[in-house]
Amino acid sequence: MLSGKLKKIFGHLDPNNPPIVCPIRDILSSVTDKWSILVLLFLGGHTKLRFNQLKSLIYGISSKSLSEKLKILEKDGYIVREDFLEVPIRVEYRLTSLGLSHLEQLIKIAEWASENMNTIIKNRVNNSHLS
Amino acid sequence: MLSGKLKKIFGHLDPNNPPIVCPIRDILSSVTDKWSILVLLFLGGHTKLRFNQLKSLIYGISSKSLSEKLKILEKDGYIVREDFLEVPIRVEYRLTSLGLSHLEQLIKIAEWASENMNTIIKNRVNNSHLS
DNA sequence: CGGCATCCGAGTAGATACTG
DNA sequence: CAGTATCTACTCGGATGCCG
Repeated sequence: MLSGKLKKIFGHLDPNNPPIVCPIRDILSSVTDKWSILVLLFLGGHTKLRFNQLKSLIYGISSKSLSEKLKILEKDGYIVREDFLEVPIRVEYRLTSLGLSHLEQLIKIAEWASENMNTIIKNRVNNSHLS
Repeated sequence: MLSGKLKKIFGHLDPNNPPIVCPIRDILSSVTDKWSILVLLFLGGHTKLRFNQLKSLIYGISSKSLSEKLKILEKDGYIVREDFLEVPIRVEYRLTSLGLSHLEQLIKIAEWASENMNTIIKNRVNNSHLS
């Protein structure tokens, strides 16, 4: 039973008195989409990256989505944007200490996903009657 | 530098040869939305829960969204659904061993979010000129 | 180079009502 | 009780084109 931990996480568990700020809904969920996770992982692996480097590494993302995600991550304080005021433009992104600390969790969860993905793919096939 | 870990996670890092299956995009991202995380956390805290119990705990979710998320989690093998074939209907959800192992990561990340949420809320205020 | 503006279609969320 | 059906509103993502 981890109701103790849950209590610590949520503050309390009474649906009739929901917390003002939920750590999952209001803090975490804005950066747990696939693009944000990939941005953070790749920045962790390269210490600093330019916009188009990120865009290449995260194959499939559009400029629009990338710049939106970068803004959210910057606003929450996971990354910093450095504009070198050069021509042509040069901008670099890097993790903050908050971002680095979050990255530790992300790496563990990514490793977990990597180790278990074959199992999950099999589950999807076996459970294709659902959905 | 954690390019070693990244390589282990992604298989390789060459954007010209993207992996067929990306652990983040294709495995993780379907269960990292706020509702799925909350479902898994609450199931972890209660060992088993009925549909409407979950709905009450996860204040704000609709029946429709909850049943959709439950189906995805069941299909990927994180949870099992047990129908007791009683009248009135009784259905219970519980974590599988895969779900339990995933839960360990989730708890750590939830605790991280809980510890850092005040910092992040402050960041959002200070960076409100962005966005 | 590093974006932003615009448009568009697909998917999602929520409210409400209904059912075995 | 545990959902499904339906409808609407809205967001999101991708594509395209442009700009300093």
